[in-house]
Amino acid sequence: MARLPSAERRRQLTEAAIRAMARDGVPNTTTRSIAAEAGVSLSVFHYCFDSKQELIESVITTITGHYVTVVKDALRPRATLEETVRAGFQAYWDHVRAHPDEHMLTYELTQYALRRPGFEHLARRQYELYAETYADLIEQLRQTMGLRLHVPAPVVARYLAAMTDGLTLNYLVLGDAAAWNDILDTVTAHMAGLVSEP
Amino acid sequence: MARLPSAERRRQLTEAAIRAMARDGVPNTTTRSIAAEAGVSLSVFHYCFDSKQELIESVITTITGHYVTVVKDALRPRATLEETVRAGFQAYWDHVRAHPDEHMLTYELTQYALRRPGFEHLARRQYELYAETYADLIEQLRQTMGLRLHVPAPVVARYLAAMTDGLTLNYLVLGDAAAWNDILDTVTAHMAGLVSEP
DNA sequence: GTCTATAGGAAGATAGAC
DNA sequence: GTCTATCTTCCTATAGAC
Repeated sequence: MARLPSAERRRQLTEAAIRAMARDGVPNTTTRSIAAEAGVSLSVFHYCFDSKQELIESVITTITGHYVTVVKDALRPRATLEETVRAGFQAYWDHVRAHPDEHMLTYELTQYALRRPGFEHLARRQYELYAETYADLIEQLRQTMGLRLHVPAPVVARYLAAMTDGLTLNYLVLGDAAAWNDILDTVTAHMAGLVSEP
Repeated sequence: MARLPSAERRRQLTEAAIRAMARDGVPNTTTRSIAAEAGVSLSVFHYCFDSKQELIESVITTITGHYVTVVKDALRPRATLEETVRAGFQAYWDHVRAHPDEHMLTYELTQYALRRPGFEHLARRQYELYAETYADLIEQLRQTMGLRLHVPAPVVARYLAAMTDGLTLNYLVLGDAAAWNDILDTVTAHMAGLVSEP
């Protein structure tokens, strides 16, 4: 095996862990399976990370970063307010459908963190970032389109984040039932109503 | 130890497992800890259940039953439509605040089931029941209060279920931030808008 | 139906050669 | 920095006495 600097190996192992966990689930992913996925021996794993928990910390921060980037890109401002909401939600939704396992993983990691003493802050940070991402979008719309809210922006941001989260989980569990397109239409119209003037 | 019929022991062990899992998390709960929580030896566990998976199947169906009962009671019809939505959501929310660990457990069990081959149907059934619970409420309101929807009832039901689910998870992760009451007010108003005539 | 004792295996982490 | 081999611990599940 090539001899790489530790930082690079850590990156490789983190990405391998994300693939393995998305495929097999967090509890089923062992340090051995991660090392195998990365194509290195178990000892290399422990050379780069003191413990499995240290790796998982790296996984959570990395995947949360991925996720926020995806959402930020999907929800970028467009020509009109309605178009922003409709196209943004559609783009986000296309990503969920294309990568369901990765999205499932974000939920698993949240719960892993909440159940591991000393890791709760990682779960909280994850959900704070979701809300902040929506808050940024709202602020952009406020400035560029003169959006006015009848509810404080942080309230709307957290609500939209929670709603998106719930819809995503619902889809991941129940799958693409016949009614799903109707639900998305309803949600989109609903969201548009929430961020536009009454 | 008293000699009890198997069915009764199974009930005791299932309840003990729910307590242990709500306290320690699903992956941290072992057959040993469940037996200890129930006050019996490990062999009694394996006398009543062939395997840990068989117990978890019992846990999922039991806790989903609990949960649906809670939601159904919270969301029962009241004098007016607005009161039904407001009081119903408030009652549900009081339960979440009073028993956060149990609610957290429902999410963990969903993911456990989705990751265990042959158990996916338990997760789906869980979420189908959530949607059915809302559908029943809508049907009741339609009959007793002449409610009319501008969107098909199953669509609204699934949407409300997903929204409640997302808000609950958001609360469980981020806790009772100062803004939470405002969010609930927004949600309540929003829900009322969704089920009333335009 | 319940117990003590243990088989059998898999996981996280380490030792020491190269 | 990477490897093979191993230690230690903890789990699920079973055997067999009472």
